[in-house]
Amino acid sequence: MALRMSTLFLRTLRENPADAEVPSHQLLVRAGYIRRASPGIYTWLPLGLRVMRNVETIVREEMDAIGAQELLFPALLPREPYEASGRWTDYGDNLFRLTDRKGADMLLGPTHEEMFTLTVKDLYSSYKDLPLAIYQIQTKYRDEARPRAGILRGREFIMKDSYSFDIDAAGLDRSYQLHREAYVKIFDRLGFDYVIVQAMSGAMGGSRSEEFLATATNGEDTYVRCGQCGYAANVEAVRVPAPAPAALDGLPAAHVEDTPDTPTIDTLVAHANAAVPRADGRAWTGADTLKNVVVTLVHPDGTREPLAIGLPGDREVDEKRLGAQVEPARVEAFEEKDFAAYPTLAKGYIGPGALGLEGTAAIRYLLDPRVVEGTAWITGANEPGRHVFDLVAGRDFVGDGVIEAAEVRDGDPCPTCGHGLESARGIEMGHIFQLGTKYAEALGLKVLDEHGKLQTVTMGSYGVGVSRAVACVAEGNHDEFGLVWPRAISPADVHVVVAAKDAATHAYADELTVALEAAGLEVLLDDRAQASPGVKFKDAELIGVPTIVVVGRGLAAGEIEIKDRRSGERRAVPVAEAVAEIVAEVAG
RNA sequence: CGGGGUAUGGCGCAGUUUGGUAGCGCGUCCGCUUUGGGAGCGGAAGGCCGCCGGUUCAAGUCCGGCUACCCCGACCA
Repeated sequence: MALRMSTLFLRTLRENPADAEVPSHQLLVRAGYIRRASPGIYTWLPLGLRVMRNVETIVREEMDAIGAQELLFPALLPREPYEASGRWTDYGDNLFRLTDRKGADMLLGPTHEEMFTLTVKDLYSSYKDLPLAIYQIQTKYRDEARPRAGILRGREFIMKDSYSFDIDAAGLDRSYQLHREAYVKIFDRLGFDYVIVQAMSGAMGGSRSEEFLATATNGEDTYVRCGQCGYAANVEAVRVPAPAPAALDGLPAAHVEDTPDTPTIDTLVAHANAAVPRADGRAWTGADTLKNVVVTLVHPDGTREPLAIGLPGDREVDEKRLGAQVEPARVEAFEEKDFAAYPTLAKGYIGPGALGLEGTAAIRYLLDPRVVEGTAWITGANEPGRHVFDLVAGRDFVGDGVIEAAEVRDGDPCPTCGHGLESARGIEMGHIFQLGTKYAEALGLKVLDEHGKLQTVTMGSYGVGVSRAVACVAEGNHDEFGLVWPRAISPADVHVVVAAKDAATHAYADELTVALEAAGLEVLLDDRAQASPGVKFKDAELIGVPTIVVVGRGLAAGEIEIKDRRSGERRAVPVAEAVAEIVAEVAG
C-alpha cells in the first residue's frame, strides 16, 4: 500500500529544533522521522521506522548469507550471568539496573555476550556442533553519561550483535573472516564512506579486532591512516614502532645537574641548552627528555593504584589511548593529596629512580615504546631543581613494562612501512572482534573434542549499530534542502507529488501509483488537497526520497516530470512511458 | 562529574535591563478565494511564562533555592 501524505502520521517542521546541532539530528526531526522521548531515547515515526527496517533487512540478508542464524534474547535480564562475567561491576554506572518486586537485581542488556554464551552452553556439548554463528537485532540499553547528537549516541539503540563459536583458533579465524566479508557487503550496500581500522582487542583473549568507521568530520573516533601501505587504525590502537635497541658500550655515564626552576619540559630544555649544551652541537629538544607522568587508576572494585608513565617529553599522554590500555580501570588525575602519600616523588622532577616497583616510591612504571634499551634521556632526579642527563634505558633504569599512551600526531611513522600517518575522524558503525575464550571461560562453555576431552570454545563478537546507521547515513547524505537517501534504505522508492488540485490529476496520480506498485516499487504519494505545490516540493526535498515524480501542469500535454533528488536534474516523460521510465530510474 | 548556555501555546522566538492587561512568525481549526516553489483575506482555539519559596498593592520580569534540557570536556557500541 502506498504511503499517502494525506493520512501519513507525519508533521514536518519548517525550522530546525532548538535542541539539535548535528545535521542528521536536525533533519531527521524536521522531516518527521524521529522524535525525542527523553535524552538519548527516540521514538521512531513511520518514515524513520521504514528506514531502520531497510537497514535491518540489509544486515539480516548478509548475516543469513554467511549461515548465521537469527534469534532474539530478552532485553530485560537477570543479574547472575553478568555477575559471573564480572560485568555487573565492570560496566559501572553505564548499566541500566532495576529491581523486580521480589527485590531481585535485573538489568537492561547493554550487549549480550553472556546470554549467547550461556545459551550455547545450554544446548551444545560437542565439537561436532561447531562452528556456530548466531545473531539478533535488538534494542540495547546503556546509561551513557552524556548522550549526544540525536540517535548517533543514544541510551537506547538498535544493534545487530552476532557471535561465532569455534573449537579452535583456526576456526575463529575463518568465522571472523566470514563476518568481515559480510560487513564489507553490508556497509557497501548502506551507502556511506567508511574505513576499516584496527581497533583495541581488549584486555583479555582477543587477538584481532577491527572497526568499521564511517568517515565524518564530526565523528567521535579518531583514526590514523597511512597513504603508502594502507595501514589504518583507531588512534587508541596505534602501535608506535620501537626503534632498535642500541648497544650500551661507550655511552657516557649519567650525571646529575642543577636545573633550578625547570618544572616543565619547555623550561628544562631552555635551561639545558644554556647550561649543559650537547657535545655534538645539536640543541636539546623536548624529545631528548623523559617525562614521567603519574596518574591514579581506579579499578572497577574501587581500589586505587598509582601508575607512572615514562614518555618522550615532547609528547602528551593521550587520555583515550591510556584509558583503552588500562580498561576496565578508570584514569584519574594524581592530585596533591596523592603526592603527599608518596614523599619521594618530587613534583616536576620525577625520575625513574623513584619509580618502578623496585623504586623508592614503588609505583608501577610503564614506558613508551620509544624508550628502548640504549636510549639516553634527560629526566628528573627526584629532587627539586635537579635533573639527570645521559640516563640510559636498560643500563640505568628499566620499566615494569611498555604502554601505548603517548599522543599520536600527524606525520608519525606508520608501524608497518614508516611513511607518515595522517589522522581523521569517524563514527563507529561496526566492530568485529576475536573475543577468544574470555566469556567461554568465565561462564564455563566447553565442548568435547574428537578425543573426548573438554575444550573451551573460542568466540568472536560482531556488532553493527543499526539505529546509528540511520543517523550516520543521514549525516553523510543531505544538502541545504534536506535529506537525500541512498536507494537501498530510502523510506520509499519514489515520491509522487500531485501538483494540481483538479480531480483528473489526482485520479491519474492514483493510477500511476497503483501501476508503480504493481511494478514492485514502494510509493510515497503526496495527495494532500490543501497543500500548495510549493509546500509539497519543499517537503519532498526535506524527506529525501531519491526519485521525485511530479504530476501536475505537464499532464495537459501528456507528460509527467521525473526529478533526481540528489542531482536536482529533472526531465519530462510522456505518460505512456511513465512507469517504465520511473522503474528504470529507480533501478539506477 | 567539571565548564558554558537555555527554559515563555505544537515548533522557532521576542518580552526580563527600567515590575503594571502575555506578544510575534510558523503550524492547527472554521469560511471564502487560491494551486508549479513553504498562497491571500477574514475569524478562532491553544499558555501554572520549568518548579518551590521570598520581596511587592502588583512578578514572565526583582531575590533565594531547586529541577530539567542542550553544548564542550571527562566517560562510552
